[in-house]
Amino acid sequence: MTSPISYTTLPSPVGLLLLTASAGALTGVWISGEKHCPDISEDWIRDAGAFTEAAAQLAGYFAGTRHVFQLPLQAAGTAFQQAAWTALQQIPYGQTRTYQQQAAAIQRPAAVRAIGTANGRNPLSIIVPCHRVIGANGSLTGYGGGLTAKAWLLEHEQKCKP
Amino acid sequence: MTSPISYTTLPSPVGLLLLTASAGALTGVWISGEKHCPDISEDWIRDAGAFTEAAAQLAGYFAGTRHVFQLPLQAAGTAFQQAAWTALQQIPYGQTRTYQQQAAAIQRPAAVRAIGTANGRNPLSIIVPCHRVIGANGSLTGYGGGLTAKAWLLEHEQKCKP
DNA sequence: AACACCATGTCCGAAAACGGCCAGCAAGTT
DNA sequence: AACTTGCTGGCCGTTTTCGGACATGGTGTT
Repeated sequence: MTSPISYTTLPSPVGLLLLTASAGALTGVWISGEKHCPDISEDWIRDAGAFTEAAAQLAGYFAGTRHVFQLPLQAAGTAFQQAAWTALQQIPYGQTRTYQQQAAAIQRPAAVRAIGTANGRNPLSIIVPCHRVIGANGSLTGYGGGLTAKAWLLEHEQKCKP
Repeated sequence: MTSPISYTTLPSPVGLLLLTASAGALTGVWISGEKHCPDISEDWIRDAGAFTEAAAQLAGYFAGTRHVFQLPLQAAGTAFQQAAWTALQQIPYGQTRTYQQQAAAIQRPAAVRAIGTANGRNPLSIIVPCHRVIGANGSLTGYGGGLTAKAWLLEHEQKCKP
């Protein structure tokens, strides 16, 4: 028996967001239409009240005032994915890294391509900034939520950089 | 491990000159602001003492007394460029050739245009007289250091011709 | 256990673009 | 008719750009 899953949706400049939480921790943030975005299950409980803090911080991010998220997170994934996502959180607001650099950061310099797929599975869009990773030649290469969204986020951070 | 590069700068009637040398040979003379003039690198060593002879001969040239340079030279370039630059050194002081004639001189009569770009890459301005090559119709056509400089040099040589 | 996916990066060869040109031709001036 | 101007196309080595072929390491699927 696991603890119940609550969810809510939230409009944003990059599209509707789907948020999920469990046991008091945020477990997912997807841009609607995103590649691996789960379908809303019958078992889930719509509960906007459980997301007031997350919603506030996201609002701050989109307003350009908040540059760091401070929330209890709980991302499910393999050991490699955990490592990859942890590395993502080290990338400061407004900066970018290449897949190569991220791979090196977790001591797997050759696992460049695996990093790409791991980032694609990141369940916490925006909060865990997988959008700050781009190709070695400067191209955006890809994003679960669509390249338009990725470009928007990067440009937004550029404009609101401290 | 290559031998270190020393450099110095030198005022002249056509603008500030940048001189470089390596292994006892002059490797570059550029008019400041010239098209392919390299930036001064951190690795280079400023050493005016290494250029006393070159500076003296250049002074003589600008004074109108020296018509031939006698210095150890070392110009880096492709085989074609080497050939082109060697041909340049055959052009006597105070005379001019057309790009066409220069191309013919190295047995590539059709490579007229390539000669133009090769001359543009000549790293030894003034010493290797790429300024003595002009268009078939008598126009100056072009010069890395600016057409004004080219005109000045040609006129200067005309005045001080033996 | 084998296999096919990929939000990559590097390398190498081919193709195209770029010049410090020149001759030929077409119009416009004397 | 001669003499300008201006454009056009071909010339050739170098540089830049582009595209395809690999190697790569986890995942999810068979």
